[in-house]
Amino acid sequence: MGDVLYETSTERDFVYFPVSGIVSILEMLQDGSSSEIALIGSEGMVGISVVLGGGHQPNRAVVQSAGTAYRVPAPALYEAFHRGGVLMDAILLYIQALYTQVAQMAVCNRHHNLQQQLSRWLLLSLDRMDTNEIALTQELIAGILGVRREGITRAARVLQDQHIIEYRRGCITVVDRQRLEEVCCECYKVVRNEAERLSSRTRTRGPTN
Amino acid sequence: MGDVLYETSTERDFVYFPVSGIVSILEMLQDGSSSEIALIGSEGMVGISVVLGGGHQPNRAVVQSAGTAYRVPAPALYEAFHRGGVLMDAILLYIQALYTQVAQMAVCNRHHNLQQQLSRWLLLSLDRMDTNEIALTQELIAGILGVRREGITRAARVLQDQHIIEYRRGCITVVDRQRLEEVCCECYKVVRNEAERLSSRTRTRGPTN
DNA sequence: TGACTTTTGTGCGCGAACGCACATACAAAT
DNA sequence: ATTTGTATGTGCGTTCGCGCACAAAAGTCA
Repeated sequence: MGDVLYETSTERDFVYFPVSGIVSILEMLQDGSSSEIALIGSEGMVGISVVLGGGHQPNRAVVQSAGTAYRVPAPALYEAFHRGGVLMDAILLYIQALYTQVAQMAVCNRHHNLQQQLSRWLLLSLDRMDTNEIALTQELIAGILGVRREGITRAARVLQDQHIIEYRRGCITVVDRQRLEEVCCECYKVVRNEAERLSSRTRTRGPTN
Repeated sequence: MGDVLYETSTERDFVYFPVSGIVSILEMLQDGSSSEIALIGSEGMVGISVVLGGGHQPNRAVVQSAGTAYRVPAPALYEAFHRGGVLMDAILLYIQALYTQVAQMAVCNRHHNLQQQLSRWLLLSLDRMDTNEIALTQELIAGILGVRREGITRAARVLQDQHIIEYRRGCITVVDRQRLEEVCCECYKVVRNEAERLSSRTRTRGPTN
């Protein structure tokens, strides 16, 4: 956990297909601050710039929750992608889902408050895990979201007082997921619905269409 | 100007390749507020979901500055893209550039103030125009950026007092572009440099590579 | 058990942007 | 030239998150 898979502007030698765990994509600023722009779990891949052809990207990929992943050498995936067919179609659809996630982050960052954003982040994380426990300190969560630690403390407190989450040092447990969705902004559902819509396209389309 | 090319969640029947003018991609929220997530000019295309395969996207494409564009029927572009070769490579690289732009918007929305964001938006717009005049009211700019009109008024005032821009009703003129870049946050340059890097890859690579 | 480190809690002033109200200024049309 | 509609200026209270300081609690290890 905390491993950096990709550093800003270094070549992507491998592409990762997570089986479990979560990878955070963080956009970095010169002053050291950052914001998460996407969460990637088993539904996706880390390293789209390999198939897009750009070689690298100005962001950082960090393991947020430990897990396993297939690690494919970049040239191999590049070749496979360019042979077309189902793999290419699936990856292209995933890129659209990722794009939607990043776009929604941008609006969410502007219009919604910290508590809503924390809720959104918890839900997106939960969808990519097999437990309802998130083992990160508030300090780390703050770093991921690009806010201060105290802000997370206060937002988490409110959620706990409402019996939606419970937490102790370094671990948040979601105890009422439904209410969490209710207090969350719409951004979570936009991202999730679009991801579902797109992934169902993969399943329902044959290799030639 | 102000024409809506795509509405949220409607099928993309055409793909647009602007020759002049600017198209804004706006992410909409239920309460009617929105944020621009990307600006597209002659360097790009409007309607990536056609090649990515998703059919539509949960956002809106609006003409920000009138101009001309090639309008290609979606199935035709889909076919051409899937034949591979230079066109596919170029579009994939463009998608990466667009992705970078959206990602940077997300960080910028969180960490930078209104004046910096207005500066960034002016610069990104200027790069896609052949004049240094932007013919939009502050009200419209506010709507695009997803902030209040008064905020734009005050930020624009500061820039004018520094003799970086001049404006009158419905028209902003950039008179000192260099200083505008200086007062702007790094986000502009990250987006522009990445776009340049990627587009130079298109030019320097042959059809078989 | 006691000392130490890390994590979380909280108080307070600051600054930025919101939200509203209303004043002023501009430009086109009659 | 006056009217009218639209665009811009500005004042003020509110909210939200930052930034700092420090307190309290929870683990960890000797």
